[in-house]
Amino acid sequence: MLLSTKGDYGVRAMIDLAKHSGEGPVQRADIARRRQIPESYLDHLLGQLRRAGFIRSVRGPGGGHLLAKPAEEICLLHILEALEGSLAPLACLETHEGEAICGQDWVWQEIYDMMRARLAAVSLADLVEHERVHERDIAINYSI
Amino acid sequence: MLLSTKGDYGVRAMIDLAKHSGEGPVQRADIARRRQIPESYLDHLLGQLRRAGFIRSVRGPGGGHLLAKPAEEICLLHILEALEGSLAPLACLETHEGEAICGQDWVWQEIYDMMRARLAAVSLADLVEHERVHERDIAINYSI
DNA sequence: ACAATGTCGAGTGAAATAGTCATGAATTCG
DNA sequence: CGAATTCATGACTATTTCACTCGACATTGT
Repeated sequence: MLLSTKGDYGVRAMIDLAKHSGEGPVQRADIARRRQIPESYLDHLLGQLRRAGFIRSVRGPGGGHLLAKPAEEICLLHILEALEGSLAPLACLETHEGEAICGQDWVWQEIYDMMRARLAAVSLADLVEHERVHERDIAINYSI
Repeated sequence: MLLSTKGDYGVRAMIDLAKHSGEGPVQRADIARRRQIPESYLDHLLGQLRRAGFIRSVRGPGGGHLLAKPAEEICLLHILEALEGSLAPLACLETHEGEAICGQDWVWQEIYDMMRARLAAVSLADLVEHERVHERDIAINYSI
């Protein structure tokens, strides 16, 4: 598995913040409940996201978390790399050790490049929009 | 990391077998030495590759391992899936659990499809050919 | 027979994963 | 001010996966 729960949960949290942007700070407990993330674990992820500059946090009553930039300016690639570190599918693409003997590195380099390009082209706003469309689909199916 | 050492070592071993096909059985110790794989670990990988039908093995003196099919008919995708199980980059693409709440699954499904298509288009013979060209490059560089 | 080889499963140490928990810091409200 | 609320951080832990090792056994050529 390339992505651990960090990348999964972290992106869920970012989508949640984007969806509620403009409504003031969103609280940890609300994100955790809506996105089914263990609350005490979410703490760590929010910390990473804040240190990476994607969100800012407000303490005290009525506090919570906010996007630090517009959702259009945050891409999936950067969120995931902040949470997971490198997304390289094969060790030798990162370390450049064993490259000479690996034999399949050139194929994976192609795939890695393509993957990063695709992830860079998807913004947080796109993820929110996709979720909205999906919700609409479900509503339509129930109404039939 | 999507690929563990299993996928890396296993493909190295298959390339080695392909490169020495037509020379009789290739011994575990020779593969391990040439491809820098711990010999006792290689055991397990050869076992998996045999059970998956990619190689056959011969016991006794002069024994060793052979490709069970022409290198042109073995693709990288199948080797890797035999060694690693699914290559799904995200848990919900495999299990279909949490799909509804994941939010990024559609992007990764695209990437996964493209990845599998590319891996399916690379044969073991292609990997060997690529290695031969690379060796020639090195030789040329040294000779300059 | 015996030496060379492959086969198989049990076991192991280290690292990563996926959290929990306790304590503390900042802020608001009364 | 003091209490309540919320985030911040680091220490700790359980489980799983990874990357092997090892030993006993099976098969085959000489």
